[in-house]
Formats: sequence, structure tokens, C-alpha cells
Amino acid sequence: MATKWGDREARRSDILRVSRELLRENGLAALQMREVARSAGIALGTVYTYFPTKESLYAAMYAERLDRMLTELEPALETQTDPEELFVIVATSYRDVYAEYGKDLDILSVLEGRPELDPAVRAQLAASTIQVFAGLRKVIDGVAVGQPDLAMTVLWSTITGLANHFTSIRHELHTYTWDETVRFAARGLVRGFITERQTQ
Amino acid sequence: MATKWGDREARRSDILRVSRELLRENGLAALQMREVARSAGIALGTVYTYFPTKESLYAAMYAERLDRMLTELEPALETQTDPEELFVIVATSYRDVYAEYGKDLDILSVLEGRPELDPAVRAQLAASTIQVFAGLRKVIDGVAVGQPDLAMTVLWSTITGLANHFTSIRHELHTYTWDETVRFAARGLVRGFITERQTQ
DNA sequence: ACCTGAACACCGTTCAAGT
DNA sequence: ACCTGAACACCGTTCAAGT
Repeated sequence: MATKWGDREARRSDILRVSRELLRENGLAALQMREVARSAGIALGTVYTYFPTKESLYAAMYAERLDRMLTELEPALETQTDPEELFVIVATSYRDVYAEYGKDLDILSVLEGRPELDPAVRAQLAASTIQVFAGLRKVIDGVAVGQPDLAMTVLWSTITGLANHFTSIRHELHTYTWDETVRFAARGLVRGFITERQTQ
Repeated sequence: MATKWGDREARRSDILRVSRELLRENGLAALQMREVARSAGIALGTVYTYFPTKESLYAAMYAERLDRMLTELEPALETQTDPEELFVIVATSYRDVYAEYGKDLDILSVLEGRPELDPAVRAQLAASTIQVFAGLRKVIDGVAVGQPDLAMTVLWSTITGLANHFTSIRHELHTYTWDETVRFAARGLVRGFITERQTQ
């Protein structure tokens, strides 16, 4: 907290950092603007000179998180060519993001109907989203299905559904691990869509 | 609002009815305890003598909604034997529930870790959930896959994922309808799991 | 310019008092 | 017993005042 008076860049960075920590430690409930201010060593009102609403702070954190996910994903996306493997990799990476943000925010809906978002954050979100989908698209191109756009929707829905499933408390009911389940899903989906194509 | 003083059953029913209307009209944001009380023609504190928290009111509404879904689903579940068709029917029915409640509540997680819920509501939720899953299970038994429990998880995840997708704003981006997409998913999933079995 | 923090608004929840 | 509604607690947001 050695950030100097007037150093807006460092201040913004402070706010995002402590917000990330608060979110990780106690979930969204603990992400309170008063806590953020206190942790960042500034007054409550000051937070609002950096982020006009709590939601915009949250969107900025999410954009950062997606960036990180892509950085981690990039090497695998470039070298891996097996569609089944690609599905598993993207799904697993997204599950981690979902565990932190997904329940409250949404990778795609953030882009819609939020003209009030900081243009820089919007651009960051858009870029990340496009890249995530480009990665997933390789799964489909790898097996060349008949209706790639429909397949994209289904694959992405399954990924978010699985992420939600294993992120909620109820997954404790199950004897299957994430790895088993995602691999099983990947195999079934890839085969399902290949078959789909053969009959077209 | 002709409910008489002391008629707790009718009062509880009033509260649930107006809550349902408020939720339908303006979403969860409009479901405020003051609004509920006003619409039901009672004082704010009175609502709390029927439902100890807002969440328990919400859970009771959800249990009712699931019951209704099952009533609507029952005839189809009994007569329909085609797995693809069954998937479409269950998914479509659940999407409607999800559109009203799903974003904030969860069919399964409601049952976990909520010992504070009214036992009657808990029982109602448990019964509905079991029946929904029994219905979906028929999809799997229809094609006799190798690992039915894994397949259940994947099918259910895809259903919730699709429901989420078409319920959020972003589905406006797409040119495909719900019907097209669910049918496509159903075909792919069924084929994927059949293929799965043939190789075991 | 940048920062402060008291004050406001809103809404879930409680509880002493009413019938 | 059942119901009332003022009061409390909490938290996002604002804004006049400080440096």
C-alpha cells in the first residue's frame, strides 16, 4: 500500500488486487465496497472514482481473469490437435474461472446490453471471449460436423453446465471426478457429432 | 384478499400466489418482502411468521413450480419411448422453469446443506427432483449406455447449460431457435452414447 | 485533480406492542 | 394465537468538503 497520492494507475491496480483476494477468500458475499476500500487503504468514496459501480469493478476483475485463462490455455491450443483433448482442456480451464466468477457473471452476457461498461474493459472482454470461442471452434473443425454453429452452442452449453455442476455443492454427491466426467462427455460429444456428419 | 384473520392456510397461499405474480412480472429484483406483504394485504412482519427468510419463501415457490412441471411432463414421460424425443421434452420443460428460477436457485443444490428449510418443502423438492431424474434416466436406459451415471451427469449438464444459454440475453445473437438446438443436441448426445456402448 | 467519510437509499429481518 | 409496523442492520452509492 505504498501507492502514492495521485497515482491512479497503481491505485486502480491496488483495488483490483485486493478485490481478487477478497473474492478468493470469502466469495462474492465478502466483496463489499467498504472492505475493498479498507483493504486498499483508501476511503470508500475513492473506490467510486475508479469504478462507478460494483458491477463494473467485477467486470474488470473478470476480464483480467479471462486474460489469464487464455495465457494458460494458449500453448495447449496451439499444439493439441485431438478434438477430444481440446474439449477437455478448454472445459477444465473454464471450470476454474467459473468456480470464481461464473455463478454471478457470464462470459457472454457481459458483452450484451452493458453500454455503461468502461470501453477498455469491454474491449478486453470481447477479445478474450473471441479467443475462447476460437479455441473451442478447433474442436469442431477437427471433426468437421455438418452444422458447426449449432455444435458450438451445444459444446459450450455442456461446458458451462458441467462447470456449474461440479462447482455447486451437489457434486459431492457423486462418485465421479471432474476428469472422468469431462472425458466421458468429450468422447460422447465428439462421436455424436461425427456420426451426425456421416448421416448428412 | 378475502382471507380471514387467523386463516393461516389461505394466508400462506396468498403469499405464494402474489409472490409468483411479482416474480413473473418483474423478476427476482421485484420480489421484495415489502411488496409481497403489500400485495398480500398484510403487514411486513406477518410474512415472516409464514416464511422465516426470503430464501425459504423462494424455495417454497420453486417446489411448487417443479410440481407443476412434473404434472405437465407426466403424460409425455409415460407414453414417449424415443430417447431423443424424451431428451427434448425434459429439456424444454426444464428451460421454462429455469427461465423463472434457475439463475438464482438450483434444482439440486437446494437439497444440500439447507437443514433450515421447512421439512414439508424439503420433501416436496426431493420428490420432484427424483422424478425429474427418473424421467431423464429413461433417455439413458433407452439406449443402454455403458456408464449410465456418467451419462446422466452429462445430459443434465447439457440441459442446464442450454437452458442458461437460451435464457440469457446472449441467445439473441443466435439465428438458431431453441427447438433446432435442443434437437441437434439430443441427436448428437444419443448417438454419442450409443457409439460409446458399442466400443465397450 | 484527487481523495475523504458522513449521509442517503434500499431492503431483509426483528420485536415489543396491539387485537 | 395472530398480526402490526416502527426500528435496526447492512451495504451500494452520492456529494459537499478537504488537501
